[in-house]
Amino acid sequence: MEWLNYHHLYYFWTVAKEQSFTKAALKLRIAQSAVSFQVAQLEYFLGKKLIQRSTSKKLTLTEEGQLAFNQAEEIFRQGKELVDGLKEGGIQSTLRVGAIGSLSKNLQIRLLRPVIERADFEITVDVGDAQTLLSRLQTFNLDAILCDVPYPHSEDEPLIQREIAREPICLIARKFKQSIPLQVRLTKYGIYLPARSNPITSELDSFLKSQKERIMIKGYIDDIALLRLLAIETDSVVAIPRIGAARELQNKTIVVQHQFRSMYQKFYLVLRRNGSRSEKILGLLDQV
Amino acid sequence: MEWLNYHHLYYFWTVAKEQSFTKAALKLRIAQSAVSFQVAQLEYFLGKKLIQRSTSKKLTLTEEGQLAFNQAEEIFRQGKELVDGLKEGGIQSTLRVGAIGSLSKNLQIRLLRPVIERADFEITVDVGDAQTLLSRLQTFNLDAILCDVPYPHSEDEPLIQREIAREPICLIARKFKQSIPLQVRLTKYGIYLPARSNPITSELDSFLKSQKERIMIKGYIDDIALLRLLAIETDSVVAIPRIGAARELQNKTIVVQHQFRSMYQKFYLVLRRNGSRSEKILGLLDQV
DNA sequence: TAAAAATACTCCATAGGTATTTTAT
DNA sequence: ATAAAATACCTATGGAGTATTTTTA
Repeated sequence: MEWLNYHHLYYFWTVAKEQSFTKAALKLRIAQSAVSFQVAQLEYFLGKKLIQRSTSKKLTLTEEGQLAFNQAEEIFRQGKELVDGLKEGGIQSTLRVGAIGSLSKNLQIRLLRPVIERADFEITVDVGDAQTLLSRLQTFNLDAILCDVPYPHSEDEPLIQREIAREPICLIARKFKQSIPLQVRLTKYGIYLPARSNPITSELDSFLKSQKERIMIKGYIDDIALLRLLAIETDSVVAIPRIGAARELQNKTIVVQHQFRSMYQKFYLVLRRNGSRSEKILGLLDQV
Repeated sequence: MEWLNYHHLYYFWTVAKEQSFTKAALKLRIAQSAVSFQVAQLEYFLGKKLIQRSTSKKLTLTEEGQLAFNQAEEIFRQGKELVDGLKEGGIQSTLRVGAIGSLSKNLQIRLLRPVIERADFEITVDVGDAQTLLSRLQTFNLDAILCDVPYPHSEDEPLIQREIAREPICLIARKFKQSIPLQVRLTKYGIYLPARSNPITSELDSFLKSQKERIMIKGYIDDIALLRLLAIETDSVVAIPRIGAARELQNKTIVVQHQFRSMYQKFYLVLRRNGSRSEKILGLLDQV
């Protein structure tokens, strides 16, 4: 035998959970002797005792047993998920979303709230760069990608892109004791803008250049969370999609100095075009 | 049959990797017919075709096959890790560290650098609160916890605590064109301090009160990364362990205004006291 | 037509059952 | 004394082998 026998591991795992060979046998609907023997086989294979046997007392796991148990938990959780996801009529219980790093965690949660609130499955969010996330989406390792720039689109690619949110761009700033006009603030304290790669930024740039006064651009920040923080902690003005600082705007730590009428930060969801899973995902994300 | 047959899954996984039933059979050292039949069994159990068969061309996975393959990868990676970790003479290839949230990611990396640099195993770092991390340590779900406050210690507890780093507390601030004396800066721009729960903070508090001038405490921040950011982005002084802003001190974006001679931020590693794994871990972390 | 996968049939190793013994409280 | 796990021994099913057929590029 060269590799781990997962049936043996399954029996061990059940024994550990049931704290008894007999109960485990009952649950597995096989004879107690079988459980006893197969677990012994596993221990022999690994060369380590996993269970501290005891007749009347509750049995305990050895150190190695604990380690094995933790990993077995993970293995059989994964196995269950695999079956749930594929068996006729079943629904994958986990929705795996990827998000590019520049989106704040808060923002991700807010965008996905309608889905998160459904209690019948879990969501995982992995952060990474566009390149990696796209290839993971294509190999079914992710179900969707959340991003703030449109994905370069080609017809033959089996991916579709949906705009899921359109947030007005605001110029926000920390509240002062006595309010200052935006113009003064911009010239005196400058402004932080989103990353240059964001189409919004070039729009903002030309807007700022059209102003009479010379405005100091303090930096281009590729991270909405950081932009929000800068608005809270510095006196500068910050250009940010409204949702990115929703809480602070609510409790008035930060005030909107200007809201553009026709300048929006758009958020996109990239999905696979074909396949039954894609259809399920689309159904789920319809509410987003 | 009520639950997933992991042997079938293993064969399927091998076929997918080898892109061929025949090659898979060769690798598994069993007959081709067996592989074919067992994979068919799996497909029957799941009620879904997983592999798009083809004779001369390379075979492809169906959508469901892709999903199953991804999870199989994870399952067998875990299985291998389990065996590697337990088999006689083997070493667990992953060191699982927990870190309380207030430590910055950078800081964690710096503290663990001697271990990270060893190429023979991986490190995972999970962030969480002290409560959760401690219970995970006790059930062998983590190998060590990294924290910045001493863990309330009791003799019978099977945990030990080691001080792994002792970093001088500095008062740092953004570099100004013309340098300002610390006193002036403190009174004019105030100071940010670490969280109140940190023993350092009360020391600092009394130090600040002993000063002649009235000093404005701008906030208590339970996050070293955030403290670092505040030093970069505001004019205030920030009290921080030296290591927490090492890079900025290096490139002189930030300067040390004052370094206490006998005030240290201590960092601790909490470990299990007994067991062979604990000994291995201790050996590994000796360099830290 | 040739290479690869599926099918038919056979066989046996290992999982599982029954009965009993050992162990610890 | 009793409840739980281990052991001995037997049985049978599911997994693996050989030979052959089917498929498709």
